[in-house]
Amino acid sequence: MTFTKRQIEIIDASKDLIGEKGVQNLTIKNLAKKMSFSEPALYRHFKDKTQILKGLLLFHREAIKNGIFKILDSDKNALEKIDAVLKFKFAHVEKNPALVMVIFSETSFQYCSVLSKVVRKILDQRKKKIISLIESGQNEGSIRSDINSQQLATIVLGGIRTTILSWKLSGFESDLKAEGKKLWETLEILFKK
Amino acid sequence: MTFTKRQIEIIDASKDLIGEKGVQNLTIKNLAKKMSFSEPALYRHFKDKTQILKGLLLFHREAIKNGIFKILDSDKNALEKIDAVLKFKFAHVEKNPALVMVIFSETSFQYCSVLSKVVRKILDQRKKKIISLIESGQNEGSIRSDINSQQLATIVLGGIRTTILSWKLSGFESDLKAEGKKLWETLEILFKK
DNA sequence: AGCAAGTTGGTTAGTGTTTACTAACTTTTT
DNA sequence: AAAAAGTTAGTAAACACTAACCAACTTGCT
Repeated sequence: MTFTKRQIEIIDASKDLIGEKGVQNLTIKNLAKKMSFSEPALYRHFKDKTQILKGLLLFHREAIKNGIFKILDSDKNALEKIDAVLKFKFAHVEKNPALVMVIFSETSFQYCSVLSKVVRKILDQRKKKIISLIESGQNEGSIRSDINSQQLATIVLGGIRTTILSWKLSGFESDLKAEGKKLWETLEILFKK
Repeated sequence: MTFTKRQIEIIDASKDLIGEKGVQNLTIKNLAKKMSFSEPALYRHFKDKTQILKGLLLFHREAIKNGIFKILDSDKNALEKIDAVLKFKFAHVEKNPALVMVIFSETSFQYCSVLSKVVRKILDQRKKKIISLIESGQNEGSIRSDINSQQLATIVLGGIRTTILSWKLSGFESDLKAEGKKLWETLEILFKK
């Protein structure tokens, strides 16, 4: 999936609108205003509103995917990789606070089968990656093997989610990176053999 | 906060509507249809739609609170209490799948200051309860003390949230209680001294 | 090179639907 | 008699989206 310049501009503006006041703030009217052109102009670039949201999801998945891929491809051990993934994730979210709204939007999109499929796929792939990462850690002996990888993945994903949620509820005031570091230190102690 | 019979009926119908197709399925029209009376009749019982949602949140918080309170007040040790809390929570959610939508609605309600305040308060109190529970476990020696209670609470809450989310994304098909049990077994191993 | 034709990306003006909510009246209960 | 709880009929605003038109490029042909 590739996007034109204008499409990326629109995706960016959408991200900002959602970041300001949630998903329901993303209306064609607001979007046109933010882009400072008329509403029908948007329809030259996206078939409908759903496609804009889909674009937003896919565009950022791509960005995150690339970052994570580099980490997984490095020659660190599994524990170090998990650390790096957490750091990357929290840094990315901190740079794009608006994204948090989208991350937490499983329910908002549920009614729309197109979007809920996309969200589900993203979450699924993420979970699979964490699981395989943990498994390789168990194989190389850096992660305890008395708990299965699926369960440990639940703990990792849950920790990330709760940390980001707290940050959001604090009005983005708390120090996300610092909280992320604390989370990592906890996971490290819990996961080590 | 007390509710009349009719108010509770309306809250219940709202819960069902949200459970079926998400928060945006809760419209005055749908609600009136489900209650089989006219739209204006609703306004005899609630000032506006926001008050209905607020009622929904408060009503179920009360129900959950009472259940949790009994557990906390029992003479089990802290680890056993956490187990009981998880069991209660998952059972309640399984009985009221519609509630999941509301639980995950921090973002949906963000734009509305009345509702976001209520949600924030609920999440905050829940976290505080878990923290104090873990601390008492650390004091009595059943829970490891090398990680602070706040961090362990993040792990517990994250685990619960992720487990429920997976269940939701499976279309409520997976066995939530079984998943909850697995989560508890994991937490028990991780938390024990 | 010059120019007609088509494509791209913008405009104004408007449509039909859905939304939460209200006015005014009637029925039922107390 | 009055209060509580329902009705019909309607409103204004917001919503996603469209029709019809226009200007500026790009393209292909002579």
